[in-house]
Amino acid sequence: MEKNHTYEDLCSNNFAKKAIVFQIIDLYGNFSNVCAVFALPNSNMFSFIMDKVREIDQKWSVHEKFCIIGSVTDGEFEPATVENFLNNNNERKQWTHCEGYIHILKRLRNPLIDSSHAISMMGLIYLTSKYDNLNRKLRRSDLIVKDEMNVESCLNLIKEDVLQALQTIRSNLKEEFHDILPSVPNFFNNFVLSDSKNIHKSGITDFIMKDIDIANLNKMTEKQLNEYFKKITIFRHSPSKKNMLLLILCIIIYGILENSITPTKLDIISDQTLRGIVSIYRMLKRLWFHSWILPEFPSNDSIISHNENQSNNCFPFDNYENWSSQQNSTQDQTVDKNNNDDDVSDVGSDLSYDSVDSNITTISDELRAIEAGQKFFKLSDRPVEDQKKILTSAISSNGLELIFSLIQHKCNNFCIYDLCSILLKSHRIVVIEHLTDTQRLFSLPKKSCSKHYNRLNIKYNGLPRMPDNKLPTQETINREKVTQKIQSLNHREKSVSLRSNSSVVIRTSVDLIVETTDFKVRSLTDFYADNLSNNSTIEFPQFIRPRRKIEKSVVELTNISNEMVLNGVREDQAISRLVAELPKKAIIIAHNSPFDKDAIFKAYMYWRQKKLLQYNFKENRLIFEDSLGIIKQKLLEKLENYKLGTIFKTLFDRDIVDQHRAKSDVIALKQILQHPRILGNDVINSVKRYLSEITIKATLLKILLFGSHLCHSWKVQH
DNA sequence: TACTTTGATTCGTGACTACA
DNA sequence: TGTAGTCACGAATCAAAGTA
Repeated sequence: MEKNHTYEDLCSNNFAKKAIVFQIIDLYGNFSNVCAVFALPNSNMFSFIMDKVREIDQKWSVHEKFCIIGSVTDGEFEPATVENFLNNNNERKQWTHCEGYIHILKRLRNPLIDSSHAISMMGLIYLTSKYDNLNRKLRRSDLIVKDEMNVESCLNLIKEDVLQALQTIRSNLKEEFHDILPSVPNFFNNFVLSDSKNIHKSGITDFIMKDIDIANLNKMTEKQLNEYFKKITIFRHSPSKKNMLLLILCIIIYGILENSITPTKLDIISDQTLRGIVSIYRMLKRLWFHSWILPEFPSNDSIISHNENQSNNCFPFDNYENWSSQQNSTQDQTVDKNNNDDDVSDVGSDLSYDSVDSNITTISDELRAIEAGQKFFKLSDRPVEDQKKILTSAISSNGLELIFSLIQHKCNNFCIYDLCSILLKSHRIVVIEHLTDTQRLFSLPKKSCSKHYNRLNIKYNGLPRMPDNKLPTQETINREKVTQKIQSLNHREKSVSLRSNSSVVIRTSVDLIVETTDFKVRSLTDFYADNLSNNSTIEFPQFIRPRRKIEKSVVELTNISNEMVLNGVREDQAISRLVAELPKKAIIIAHNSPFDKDAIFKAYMYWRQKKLLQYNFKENRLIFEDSLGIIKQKLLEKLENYKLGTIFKTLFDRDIVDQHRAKSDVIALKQILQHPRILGNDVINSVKRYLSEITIKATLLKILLFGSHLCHSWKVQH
């Protein structure tokens, strides 16, 4: 027998290319011992598989009742090939290949919910065999894996706390699962998934099929690849009749929906997420009708206190009205607080809108409305085709996956079970009809919402910002006027930024760098700014004394130690001077400028709260532009990375002297920006022109989206 | 004609990468 | 260690093109 490969072997880039999972299932159906191995090496795949099969055989051979019934993958290779191989080698007479359950569920979701068939395990199998998409032409994505989310979802499902929680569920409604539940951990203990990074980085699968020209795949363009794949057809088998994974998933969902856990406040969830929940609910309701899994919708008298640890057979949907009203008042306070802020947060930020809460509802309300037929549809009232259409659009994307991904994004160290209980008990939902792209204001928020909200130019205050009735329609946009306006701006060659509601003409460019204590607090230790328009500078004779200690790693990186800054200028004084001396309207250029901007404003806000600042930023209109982006776009050659040091070295063939000192870095950046290989000699005008281009483009986009009323807020100064 | 397939578009995502 | 920006891509959707 060949060498036994380790997990690490299999994950290494030059070895494992795909995951393959064997299920070994007890023939008597006890499911008490399930073993899974994996890995699809890029060479001699089948001999490897057979090694593993033999290994498993040896391990379990004492139990005659065990046999290997097949494999589970995400569908990359032709199962018949495996089957033929096994049969030809007289190793196995029967082999069932199926896709991983996540993939199955993905494909099954809509048919499952839409189906008029009774839903049972057999029903599922029937559906999978009928579903056309299981037999289709090969797609490029079948070969090039982009399945991190799926892998992550699997990993979330096998968390121990999920399984432990599941075992605590007892109900006479699901007697038939009680024999299975205790064995679930055994199953998962032996279930190995390949590491997503290694799968991801493996690139094109070393596909063992005679008619695929593997050697040339890497050389093909995307277009050629697509053409090539069109010629190849793959066929997939239906899932195993004893698809444990699917079964367990359903058990998990059942557990999620049945049990209650102390509510915890989470952020609002989106329409997409709601639809995910609804899709699960619908699925379960159907399953319930067919006595397979038996959730119940709560009656009015089943209201329970969310402080009590309940374990009954009702959905605890009704117990958070109080919570909801409490949150309303809390929310209002938060909004007020935000509104009282001065306009520092507007500097460099985008448009903001009033919040609206007229369409806030709860999961409970939503589900009741669905139950009552007020939402979506009533089965009996509409023709089948209508039902299908409505359901498909209502469920929208990634219903189930959304729930899984919520775990990752919303909760650290959370299991699905906890999470969904909380979702059901303590969420408010902002329902935004999933209709058009312009109306879709936000979607699944991450644990930290700021990224998503910033992306979508939404000022986060806990609620969506644009009421539907205020959203301009396409008809309200006077394209001609907009075009004329932009042309006139271009003609004047002004650098106009519309990043805040009132636009400004920027006549000054400043190149600045800050050094800070760490990534989190970002207290200043060193500052230097060079006004590129008049060659004046802002610098301090010593370091700045930060409001916290410099982290060890930062000391090592910058060679600025805590001793060195001890006698420096106080940070509040430094900030006061910055505010006073920085131009009121300027383009600030810095390398990875969000960092510098954040550090300055963090310090500003800190000392403003302490009331130790003589000046404030209220009148300033500072637009931070990132030299990183400019250089990346304008540099003639591609670099391995775009760190300041790397760029400098590339252009000048030497290191920056005293790198990580603010003055040195600013001078270096200035030299870089003036280098002919990037922009030409006239850095200020070039940058201005560049900025002008991108802000105009961004502005046009916004106007097209939000309507011509923006034109009125343009106050171009001459 | 009735259907299936294809292409374009948009959103949301993870990975990656800058900064101290 | 936190944050924000870019990139590529999957899924959903719809309309146009293709096909029996």
